[in-house]
Amino acid sequence: MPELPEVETIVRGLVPDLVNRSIRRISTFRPDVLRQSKISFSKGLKGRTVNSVSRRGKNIIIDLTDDIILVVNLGMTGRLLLTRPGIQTAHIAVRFILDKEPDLVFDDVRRFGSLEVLTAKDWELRSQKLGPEPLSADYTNKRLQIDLAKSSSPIRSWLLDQHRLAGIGNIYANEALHLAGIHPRRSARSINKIEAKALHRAIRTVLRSAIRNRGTTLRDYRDSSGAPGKNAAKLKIYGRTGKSCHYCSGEIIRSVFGNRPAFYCPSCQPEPKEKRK
DNA sequence: AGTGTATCCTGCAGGC
DNA sequence: TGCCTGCAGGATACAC
Repeated sequence: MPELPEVETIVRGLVPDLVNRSIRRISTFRPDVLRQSKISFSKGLKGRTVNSVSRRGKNIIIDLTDDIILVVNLGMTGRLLLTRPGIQTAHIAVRFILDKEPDLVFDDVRRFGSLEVLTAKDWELRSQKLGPEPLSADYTNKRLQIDLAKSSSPIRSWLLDQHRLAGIGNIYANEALHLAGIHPRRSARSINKIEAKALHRAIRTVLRSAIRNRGTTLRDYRDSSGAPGKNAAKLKIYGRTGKSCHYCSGEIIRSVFGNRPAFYCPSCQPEPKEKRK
């Protein structure tokens, strides 16, 4: 569910209530979301204080004292919520009791999300394996162009691969390709310099705009206070099968590959010419 | 090496 | 009404 803009929104919401808080106690109701034993998870966190909360790709990074890092990946339906009165928490997997209210809760219906305690060093190694941050100042269209040239995979699959570029999921991959006028099945290396530049710009435009709208709520996504995002109404291609394209009024097509649906406008995003394989 | 497929899990929408 | 099938913002273990 949550992609870069949703995770960014959650992180910004967590900062004021988590920084300088210390973890008193942890209740684990669904140990299968932990990437280690309940014991070592609790032991790693208990008594430690939060230095900072940040984002890397789709991961929430909670930096604690003694060089300990809690890495949260929300999967499809995960939520990280500050439990103020009235908040909906139907599927609590883990509750963190802090030295001051509110508590922090990890809630996840499908439990594809994960929580993991790492040393700062191990997190550093992990982080190095992720691709660049698409919104960072030093992520240039040249870099995108060079990286695309190395791969024959379909561009939509390329964009979803967190080891190539961090933070993009199926919604924003489809939105960016539509905005850039590139068909989702085009091979990455078939994308020329001009197109790479358009795609670079489209990725950044789509992500920034979604952050401004506090993320896309199709069904499950909520920010740290339990509020939905406002970006769903702004989507121009994702999930709009059979509807008309915002740019040309052509009919939007849905096509599945890589086990995920792709959405595109056949006239704005022409079929790949080259028949590879 | 690099790519595509199947799988984890639950809830909900739509068809019959 | 109710059962059944398909589908979902992700990540990863496999097979080829």
